[in-house]
Amino acid sequence: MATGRTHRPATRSRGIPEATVARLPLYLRALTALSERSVPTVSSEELAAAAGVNSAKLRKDFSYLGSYGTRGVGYDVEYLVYQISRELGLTQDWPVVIVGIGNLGAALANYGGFASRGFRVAALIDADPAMAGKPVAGMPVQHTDELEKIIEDNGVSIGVIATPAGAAQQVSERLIAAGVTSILNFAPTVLSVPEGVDVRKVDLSIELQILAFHEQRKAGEGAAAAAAAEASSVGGAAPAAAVVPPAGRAAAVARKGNPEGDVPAVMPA
Amino acid sequence: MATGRTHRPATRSRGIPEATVARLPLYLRALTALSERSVPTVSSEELAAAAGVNSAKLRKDFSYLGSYGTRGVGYDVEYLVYQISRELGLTQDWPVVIVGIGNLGAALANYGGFASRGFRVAALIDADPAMAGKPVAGMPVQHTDELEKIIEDNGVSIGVIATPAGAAQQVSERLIAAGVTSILNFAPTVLSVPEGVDVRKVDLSIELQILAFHEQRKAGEGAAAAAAAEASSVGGAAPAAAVVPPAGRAAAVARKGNPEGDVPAVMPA
DNA sequence: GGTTGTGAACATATTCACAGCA
DNA sequence: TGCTGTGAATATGTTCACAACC
Repeated sequence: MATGRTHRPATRSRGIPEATVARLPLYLRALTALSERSVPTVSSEELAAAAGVNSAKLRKDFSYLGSYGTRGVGYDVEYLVYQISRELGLTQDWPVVIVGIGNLGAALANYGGFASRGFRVAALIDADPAMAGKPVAGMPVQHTDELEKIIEDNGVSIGVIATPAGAAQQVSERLIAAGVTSILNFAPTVLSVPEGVDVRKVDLSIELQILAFHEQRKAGEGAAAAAAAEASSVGGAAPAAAVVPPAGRAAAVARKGNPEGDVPAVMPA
Repeated sequence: MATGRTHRPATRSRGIPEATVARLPLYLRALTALSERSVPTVSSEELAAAAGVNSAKLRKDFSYLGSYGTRGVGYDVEYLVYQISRELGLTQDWPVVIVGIGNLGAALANYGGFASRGFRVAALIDADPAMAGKPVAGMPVQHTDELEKIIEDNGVSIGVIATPAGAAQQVSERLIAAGVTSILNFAPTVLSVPEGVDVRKVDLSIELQILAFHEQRKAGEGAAAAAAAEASSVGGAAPAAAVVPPAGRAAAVARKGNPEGDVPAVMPA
């Protein structure tokens, strides 16, 4: 997941578990594809496969929404599309603003899936006066000075932040002061926001780091060692990066303990 | 969060819980900032605040890595930076390829945080022959034909897919066949990959939909109704979208049951 | 005194397995 | 017979609260 919630304790929204909410869009996408192929019904098994989850989980998820299936038959595709859309609040459309029209902001503005499903880009906002008026994705970029007015005039409640990290907190404060209550943050910073404001973050480098962690493990496992314990089912000191996969310096430091300094030339700042 | 794992059942990697792994990059970022300000030590309380989590969670997370703190004092910043970097596999650098150099791919190629922390963009690959040779982020785009050669020559094990949805599955297959074992997928599709390959996905529209869900709830709560049960602590039918927030059609359909058709004009396909 | 590290309690999420129904 | 819906079992994650230690 390249995703994550910030603040907001775990409110278990309206009886539907967060984990379920996070999967509803997945189901919706799979159902939409079926709908386009005019498939009338699906079983939990088929739909689960299309969404990349297992069928028990899917059925449990749907059970939180109500009893929308038919035993022995499956789910009516159109009906489910509607129910999930409604549950997600996509039966109305949400104006959003994108703040920070750099490479990423422009990419977001051009992203089709954005507009297609209940969301409408109401404005593109950037702090650079040179950007003002320039068309991006067929829409003129507006200057940050206009931010409050834009939010209010359009009734925007969802803001997307694609600014550099340094600007993000301040932008979020202005958005929130103007009435935004949900933020999708692409800037690599922790935003601190008042209670009642939802923040979700998308962070490239975090995702890559998580992948690197798993890569490292794979490398450590496979190669160069039936040596260390694989027998010790869990818990014992596990093989660190016994062998380095593509090319690079191995880190052969002892784990656990090692209380003394050691601290070798640390990473890129 | 904009993220999510696909496939790979929850392997609880090397004794460190997934949830903890997903937070390590957050801690690392906060620590790096402290390190740059030459702060020598932090308490769990301070660091937790900087990372946007609570201190108990942070201490528990660190306890999986070992005992790297000093009671009554806190954690040595440099030492922790090193330990976490090592744990995440960032003490070596990982060549990555980006496939699909459209708006998003270009944005990723230009993204600084990419290169800065253990990752190196080894190549930009696109299927459009017209793109070939064009410089993006100071690097010539290469044609898809070269994909296998590039992966092998550079020992790439991490691939980033930023192609349209339709191309993603096929690209992932070629990447995997050539030796990639971790994929960061920006295309809005479920990739199906063999066991042993990690996929993480970043999906804009999923994140927005999750935000919309919570927005809808907020709207339904506040306005126009002490009407429905707020007293019924949990479980009972809860207020649906009683009132629509910015502007839009309300969906006043009965929940739970409603076995008969109904299916009104469904969403944008 | 102050802060870590961690068992135990609690909360959430996933999976199993089967009763109930079309 | 086939598939949903769901309790019960299990697994994972979070929080509490305090003993251990500097």
